[in-house]
Amino acid sequence: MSQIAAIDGRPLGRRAQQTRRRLLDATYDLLQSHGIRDVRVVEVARQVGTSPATFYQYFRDVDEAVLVLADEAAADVEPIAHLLDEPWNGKGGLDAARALVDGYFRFWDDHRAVMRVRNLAADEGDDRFRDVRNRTLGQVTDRIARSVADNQRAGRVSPDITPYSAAAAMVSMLERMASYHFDLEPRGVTRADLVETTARILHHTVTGRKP
Amino acid sequence: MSQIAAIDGRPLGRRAQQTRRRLLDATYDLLQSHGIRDVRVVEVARQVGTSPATFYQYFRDVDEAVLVLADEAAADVEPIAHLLDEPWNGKGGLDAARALVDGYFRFWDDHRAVMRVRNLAADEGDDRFRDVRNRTLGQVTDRIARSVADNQRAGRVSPDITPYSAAAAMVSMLERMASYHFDLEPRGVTRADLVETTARILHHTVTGRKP
DNA sequence: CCGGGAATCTCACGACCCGTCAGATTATTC
DNA sequence: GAATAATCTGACGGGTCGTGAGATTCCCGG
Repeated sequence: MSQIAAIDGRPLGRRAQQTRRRLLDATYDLLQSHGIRDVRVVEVARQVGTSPATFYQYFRDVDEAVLVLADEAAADVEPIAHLLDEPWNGKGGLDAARALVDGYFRFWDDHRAVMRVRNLAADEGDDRFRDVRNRTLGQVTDRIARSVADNQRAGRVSPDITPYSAAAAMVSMLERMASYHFDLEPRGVTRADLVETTARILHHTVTGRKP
Repeated sequence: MSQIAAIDGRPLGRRAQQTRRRLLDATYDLLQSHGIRDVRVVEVARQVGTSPATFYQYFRDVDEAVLVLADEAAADVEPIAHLLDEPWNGKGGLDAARALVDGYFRFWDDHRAVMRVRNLAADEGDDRFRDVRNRTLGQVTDRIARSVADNQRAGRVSPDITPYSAAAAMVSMLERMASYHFDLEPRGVTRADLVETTARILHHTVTGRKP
């Protein structure tokens, strides 16, 4: 993955690594304040106190910088995904579902601007972004699919459901809710309600149980 | 809504309306082939065989043209939303859910590129796009919320669920699944599976029944 | 502590798109 | 078919893009 090297392949010394990191951070900042379409290489450079030409030493374009940020973000999903490693039996199951939903919301709160670009680019067919998305979401999707399959074998989940499809549906729900809960909240729903309800839907879809 | 007028407010004659329509269609086409970030006003104009200055007579920028397209697309959701007007009892309920999911997928297949921009812009805080999204999704969300509330009163849906949150979760699931099913299909899930599974999750969340 | 080679940064440039006029072209009216 | 209104466009200043050649900074051996 993001092997630390300049665009021409040369490995980076200490100074260069610092510059690259500052460029990444500036990209992140500008992404949050302006939308992706208004992030200018010139301004990223300006913010770092360097010149555009420097930017192009490390990244082919703005997207490539965002790709690195998306790749870094993927790591933050790991602890969330591990909430699915234990079966969701009994009372603890619903708690785990709540923690997962809440964790997912937090993850998006931290990486919202980057995730948006990742999803846009992936949806528009950019394979680099598809890969990083698959790698990120896969951590959750695969585990949900496995749990659904387990519960299906135990007769709790309908055999007419496809485990992987259900997992994709749940991740879709999570992603979109996490992405847009702050558009809902001003309209009279609290975050707590959103988390609780989403967690219950998730819990039931995965386990087939009523808590 | 999209009152047909030029940027300076003057109403449009026949020729002007044609030009505007051709510009909208060209915008739609370019949106599909290139991503939003590569849609150049120059090229929209070129495709219509006119000059950039003409484009700016009708739209302040590319976004505004896409906004009109998103507004037009909203109408196509109406028949889908009406599938929620009858309560989802018995066997017909699951069929209605299937039709809704399938309809939603088709809707996205027709308007994918426009919907992507709508969601991006809305997520990035653009109020015009938020409005059109709320107007579009609201048709479905409000009806789902009402159904959930009905079934909740009848004791089939847990009182710990907030109807509006559940509706938002279901619409989120639908949107994202519709938006990215074609990224899943190459990975070994058929569209039929996705529709069936999504429909069952939707059906259960709305009605609280096992079909 | 200093010179020299490697690493890193920047200046300056041609190409292109943006958005806006004033003026040219086309349609409509009488 | 002439006058008037509606519509379109040429041309321009201002900005970003991405690049290569050259300037600057770093760092090591002596």
